[in-house]
Amino acid sequence: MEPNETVTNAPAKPDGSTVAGDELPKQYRPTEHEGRIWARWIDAGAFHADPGRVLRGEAQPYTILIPPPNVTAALHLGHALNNTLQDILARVHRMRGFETLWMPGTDHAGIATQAVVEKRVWKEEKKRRTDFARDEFVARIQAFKDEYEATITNQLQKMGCSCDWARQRFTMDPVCARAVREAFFRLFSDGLIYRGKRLVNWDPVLQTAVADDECYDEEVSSHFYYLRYPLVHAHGPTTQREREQGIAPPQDAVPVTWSELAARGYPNAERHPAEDQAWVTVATTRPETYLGDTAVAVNPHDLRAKPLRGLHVELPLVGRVIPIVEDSYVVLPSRTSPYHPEFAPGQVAEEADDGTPEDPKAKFATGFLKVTPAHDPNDAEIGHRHTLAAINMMSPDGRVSDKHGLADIGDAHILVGKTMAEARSLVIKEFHARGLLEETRPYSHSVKHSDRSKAVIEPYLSDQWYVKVTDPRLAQAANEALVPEQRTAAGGIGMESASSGGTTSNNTLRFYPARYAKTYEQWHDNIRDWCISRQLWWGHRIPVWSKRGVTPEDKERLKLILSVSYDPFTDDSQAMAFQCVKEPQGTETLHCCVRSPDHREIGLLEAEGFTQDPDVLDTWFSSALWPMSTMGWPNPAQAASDTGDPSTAHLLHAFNPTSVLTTAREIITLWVSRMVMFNRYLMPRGWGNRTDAPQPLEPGGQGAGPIPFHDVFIHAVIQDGEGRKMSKTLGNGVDPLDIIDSHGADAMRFTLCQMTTQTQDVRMPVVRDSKSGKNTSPKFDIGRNFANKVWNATRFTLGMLAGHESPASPARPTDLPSQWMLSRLAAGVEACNTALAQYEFSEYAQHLYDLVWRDFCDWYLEAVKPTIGTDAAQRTALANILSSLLRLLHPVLPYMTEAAWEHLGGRTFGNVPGLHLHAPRKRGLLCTAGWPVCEPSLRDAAVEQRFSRIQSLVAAIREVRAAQNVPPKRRITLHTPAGIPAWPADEASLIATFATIGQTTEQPPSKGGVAITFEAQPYAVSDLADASEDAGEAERAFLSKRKGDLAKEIATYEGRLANPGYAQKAPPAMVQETKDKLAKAQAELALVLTKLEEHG
RNA sequence: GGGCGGGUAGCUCAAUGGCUAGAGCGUUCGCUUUACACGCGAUAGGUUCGGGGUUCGAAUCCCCGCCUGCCCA
Repeated sequence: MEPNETVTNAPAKPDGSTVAGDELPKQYRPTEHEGRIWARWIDAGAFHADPGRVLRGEAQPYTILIPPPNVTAALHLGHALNNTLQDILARVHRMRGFETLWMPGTDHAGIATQAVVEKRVWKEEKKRRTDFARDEFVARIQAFKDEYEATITNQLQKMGCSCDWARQRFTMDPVCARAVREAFFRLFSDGLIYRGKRLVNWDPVLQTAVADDECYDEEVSSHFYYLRYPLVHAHGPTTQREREQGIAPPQDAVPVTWSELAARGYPNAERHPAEDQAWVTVATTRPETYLGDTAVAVNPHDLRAKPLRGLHVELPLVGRVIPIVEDSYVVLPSRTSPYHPEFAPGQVAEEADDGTPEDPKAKFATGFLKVTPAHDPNDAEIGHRHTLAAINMMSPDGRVSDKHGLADIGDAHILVGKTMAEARSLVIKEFHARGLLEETRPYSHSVKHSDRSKAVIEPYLSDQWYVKVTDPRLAQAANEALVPEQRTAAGGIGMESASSGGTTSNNTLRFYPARYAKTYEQWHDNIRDWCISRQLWWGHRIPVWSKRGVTPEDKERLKLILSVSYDPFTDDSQAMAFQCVKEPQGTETLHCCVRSPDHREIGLLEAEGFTQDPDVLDTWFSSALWPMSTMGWPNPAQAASDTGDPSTAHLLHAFNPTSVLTTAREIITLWVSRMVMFNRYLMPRGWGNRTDAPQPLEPGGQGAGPIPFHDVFIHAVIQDGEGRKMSKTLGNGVDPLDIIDSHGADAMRFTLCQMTTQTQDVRMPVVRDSKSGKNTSPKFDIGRNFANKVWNATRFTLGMLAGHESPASPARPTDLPSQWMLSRLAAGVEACNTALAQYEFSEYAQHLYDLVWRDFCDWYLEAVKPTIGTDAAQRTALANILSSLLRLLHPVLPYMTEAAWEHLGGRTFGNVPGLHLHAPRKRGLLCTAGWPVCEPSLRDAAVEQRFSRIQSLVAAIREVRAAQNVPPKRRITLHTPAGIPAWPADEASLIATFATIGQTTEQPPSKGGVAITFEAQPYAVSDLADASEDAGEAERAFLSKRKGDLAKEIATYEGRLANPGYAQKAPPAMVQETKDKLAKAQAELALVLTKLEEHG
């Protein structure tokens, strides 16, 4: 494939010569490397996953599916975080030898994308969607999608994402479309997709139903209107089932008078003229919807409820007679309100004396609620409880209509054709004219608006397709996928136990952090059926052809036409599925789902007057299939031919179930849940034990199928410094490409990784760069500085090693620093492994930081400087340690480490026993090299103890040097106590190196010495300055500070030991430890005090 | 209304119930030490939100409250 392979694992110089360390620039400049490195990775096919290796048993699979970004916009910092984490996981596992597939792709994001394109077309051409043919407009969106898909792909690649780019998918491409079609067909056939009338969030501008997450609440100043509904007696059925026919016709409505109400015990009725018609007052913010009222509700605890029992009201103008129902949802009016049943005129308004906080609405409530089930979700609930009719009074464009369910409009026909806003004014005017408008009060409340059009959302009753996710084979199966220890509820008979031979591999779904399992579980416990219709043009068109008013003759004829090959109504055919829906009036509508877009039956159906549903599917429907569709379900062979890549045929088999899904928490309900439900329903049972690919018509697991992934990692959300979400509106977002430009991809990645703790939010202070005008954050300096540090450590190491290639025989270092560093390395590798296994990314970053910066750079490199030139074993150790560090760092700093590797990677210095570093698998690239494996023998507690003792003494000496302003280069004299074991020579020389000691002696200083205490022993330093200045001040400062620290320490220990319960109940070892520490501290304090006394 | 987080140094965050509560950035001081000033060495900085409780021992566990954020309804 790639003929001119010049670079294998040798330094990357065109002439093939060795690049010496000192030729590296002293700063790591990302722009000089990222492009080249990326090209090398891609040319080598380093990220291309081969299912064959998995199927032949040569490697274990590791799979990540990218949460497909919306093609609506460029990626933001949240995406950068999410994809950085995925890339770290992918790279780590690739290095560990897993055959790693990170499947990339994008999401068509139905409403979001269409809205953006509509806006753009309007801005540029002053044309609306409806000015185009459907196909024409969809083509426009397609072009937009191509543009943004390219943008997104570019962003991910710039970030260094090691996706298998040759396999990139799109939720609407032919491979994914086939999965959507098949999934819909199966669910439809099984009765899990049905047609239902429900209240939806209706956007009257886009004329589509929108999901809750496509809406926002906005505070709107509006009014409460107080409308009087006259009371009547009605005869005949008004609260029974006949309402299902839509309307309860007026039944001899006879006015109810105030005197009658008074007789029924209605409070304050006597204040009204006895023979006038009585009324009840409803308070509403949306008076125009009264055309759809089907009841007035009153709280059963309201004193007025009983006297009103059995009475009705007559809707003004409309003339509809509707019942009064009792429902405890109704808010009782505030005690201080004139609408309170016991309110007395002239009474002074009092504070509610019971101190219980009131529902703020109580101030505005009258105790009577108009019930409009077709236009309000709460009213719909009340309507459901009292079997009220739902009368729709609005057309899809948001105007009053008598053609969409409202049949008894009466004198209110003057409202027909008005917008809801116009209707509101008109209704108020008409009520006012009739003396039925009691009052108007200003009121501010939050109103749902559409994200896309900004229009006010109308709750709207409409025909929609639903997935019956409440079926146990979906929701319950999703909960049962959880690992047992993350289940909170034991309730219900599980599918696993119900289905014979349930495999335990089906309940291995595990959330990280574990608390999110609860969110997931509760979602399914309270789940509602899922509305999947969207009145859009951009998306997967619903594959249902329908005909209204189908007669028995039609059916017969259809049977005849379609029965060329089978009987569509009786045959268990796989090509079509039917649902027959009978409307209340008796009209039958026949819905036919056609399985394949190629079926000739479509032509026949259309010739019979069937038309395809104009709607498209909710975007999440196709997203829910992502683990399957991207790998070719239901027909991998066909997918292979679609993609032109034969290996596609084996993806599903080799890589599903996937390993981990990395995503944000709001996606748990929208996406994670649905993927689990669909995968378990549609993928065959026993999948994990299979040795063959699924067959196109193979039945699904019906809820007992496999899970789509084993782990779900929910990462934190990045907020700005004030704890606000980053958003375009606030202008506080940070563009990943800006950071890559200014700091480099690695710096961004490291910073994001280091921020990712297990909490739900993390903060990133955002500042505007005055020069570029772009948002950035000082946090990214951390990553940039770290990458630069590693670069320089490499640079230095290469300089040390230059010209010293060693023989390849294993060599165990004999020097203390190398033994110490190898021990630290082994501990670091283990810590990184543990952190990564738990998805604790900040831990991983922190361990790397400490290991590289603190241990390796601050101590190890400094320690070996004097000897590295002459000690071959030490050089071997250094080379191996650096190689290990670059490997450990690679997943988070891929570009920088690969660039450093170009200089180090191919050089041989011999191995270190116990440290296993496998060579790269592809073209000498670090990204395919082995993850470090350390044998336990590398750990050496005694060595670490020895070294840490040196570090402590060095710190004490440096403290004095700094306090004394000793020039850094000046070599001072260290006086060690006589009469105790002397420091071994190698340790003493390390101390000399770190603390810049000229000579070490057991003689006390003759003059100008500064006493220090170490391990309760008297040490001193001298020759701090040329002149024999008085060092007394420095010494006093040192000793005073020490005295304070020791006193505090001693107080702590004494307090602990003075507690009688401590000695009795605490572990003896701990008590002894405290005693030892106390003794040591006391001894040192005594020494300090003696020295201080010498100062007088 | 139900559920889930967070509150620790000026800022961003750590801390299996037990080490004098730690890092980074920022502060202050000193260093052009020949890998790195994107650096090196040192320094100050804390009522762990408040109040109770459990415990020999609480930042950590329990209860109450306050502040703050998110998800679901």
